[in-house]
Amino acid sequence: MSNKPRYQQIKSFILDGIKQQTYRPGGKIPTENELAQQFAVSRMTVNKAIRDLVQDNMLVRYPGLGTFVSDAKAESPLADIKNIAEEVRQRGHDYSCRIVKLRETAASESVAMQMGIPIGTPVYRSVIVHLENALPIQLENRYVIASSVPGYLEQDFTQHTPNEYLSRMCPISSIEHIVEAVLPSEQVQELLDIDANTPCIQVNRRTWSDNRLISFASLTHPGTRYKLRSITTLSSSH
Amino acid sequence: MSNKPRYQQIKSFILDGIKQQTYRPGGKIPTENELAQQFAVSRMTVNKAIRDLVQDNMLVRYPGLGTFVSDAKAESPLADIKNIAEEVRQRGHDYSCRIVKLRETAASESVAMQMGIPIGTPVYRSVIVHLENALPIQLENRYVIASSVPGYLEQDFTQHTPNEYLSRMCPISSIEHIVEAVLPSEQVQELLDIDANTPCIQVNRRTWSDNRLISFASLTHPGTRYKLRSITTLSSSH
DNA sequence: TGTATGTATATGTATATACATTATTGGTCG
DNA sequence: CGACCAATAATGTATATACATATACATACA
Repeated sequence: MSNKPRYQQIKSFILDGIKQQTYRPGGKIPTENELAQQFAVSRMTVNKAIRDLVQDNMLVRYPGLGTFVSDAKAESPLADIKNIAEEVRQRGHDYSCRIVKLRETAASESVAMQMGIPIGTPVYRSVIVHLENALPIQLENRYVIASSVPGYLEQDFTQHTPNEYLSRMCPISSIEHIVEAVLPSEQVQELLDIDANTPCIQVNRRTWSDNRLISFASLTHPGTRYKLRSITTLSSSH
Repeated sequence: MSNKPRYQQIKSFILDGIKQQTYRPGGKIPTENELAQQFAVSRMTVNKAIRDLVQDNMLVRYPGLGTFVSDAKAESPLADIKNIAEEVRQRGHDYSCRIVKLRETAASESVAMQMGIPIGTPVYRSVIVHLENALPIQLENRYVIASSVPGYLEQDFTQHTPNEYLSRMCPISSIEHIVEAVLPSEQVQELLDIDANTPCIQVNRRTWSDNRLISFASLTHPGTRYKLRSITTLSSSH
């Protein structure tokens, strides 16, 4: 069957070593020659594997010295809105949430289109209002592919946010954000306790794990109460 | 001197071609063999250059077909609003802009606070409306530290956007975005040709170069006409 | 006419080899 | 003892070559 190319195997070997803490951040991994011998491949093949990982920021190399595991630093832009519970608590405020809806359903046409799945596919849907000091700050309307996350409905989302749970279950490989400004529908007005003229930021977020779409979430914030902040520090070169 | 390695030269050649629009998004670039011949190097050297660019998401390859320029939105989070002129043109639409204000002034209290400078510091202020097919899509209200960018007022911003100019003059090291939803003031309503009930996304952006704050810009988009899109791909492959 | 097959093209992976560059280390000589 | 130099170790770049794989296109055959 699909025998992965050898340089991929070597990448996996190194990544495993990092994950298992065999190779620790800042620590040295074997030299190209050692790995070449271990795997019985040419040095160039090992070089390819390591080059890839360097470009992915997993490793750092110093000529004459060796190859070292990067000090991880997560780097995720828009991480600020990743865990709203944490963020609220960091402000020293009280976090709580109200679960409005949590059940299995079949993908409607619009949901199916957004998620790129056939209409009628089983999905889990959760609607949650997040509160800061008992004041609503975010409405989370989420759809999750049922087959990808079987245990979703059994979670206690007052303890851990859906996002937290999903991140733990399926390591996220890619995130898309589409930000728009909207006026709240009647239902949203009620849930967020705002009036019809309060502009809202709506963040539509799709997350992929291992290149499969896992979840589509629409996060609505009253514009007057909540601001998105992201700082990007550019790494590179010229 | 520092003769760059040849594969770097080839990377630059391709990147230039993309920047100059010689190679367009979706378009094909020369094959490995052609480039190898042009540069009088082995195919493997070209391969290395192209592999790098593929990993940087600049190119896509299909075996048997060729190598193509990605149409992917330049990765950099919120890059979408980096060069609005380019973005509009890439949609195949007509870009134009109207310069509402362009002059030197002294930092007011609120501006000074935003920028962390003493009140009264000389700053340049520009107010520009960006149009797509003659329809206003963004109002740019910008303050620039005068001493850092002396030539600012002399620029012809109908040719190059302020952001473009600033990026060229002082390489940007860090960007902060704060996104909020607002309802437009009367003046904004007029400039963007929208009514009082159109919610707007307002992006407040501060940019640093070499750890010195260079510019503060407030970008207002009608929420119904303009959406911010950002895709974040977390490296880790596996 | 439609299908199968082959061929040219282009990328994907792997190897052996060579030499350059950078940092460490140890040793020699003044 | 210290300064310089050589050897060594490790990565960085470049090449020629080989074979594998995927696609498109043309050609031959039923």
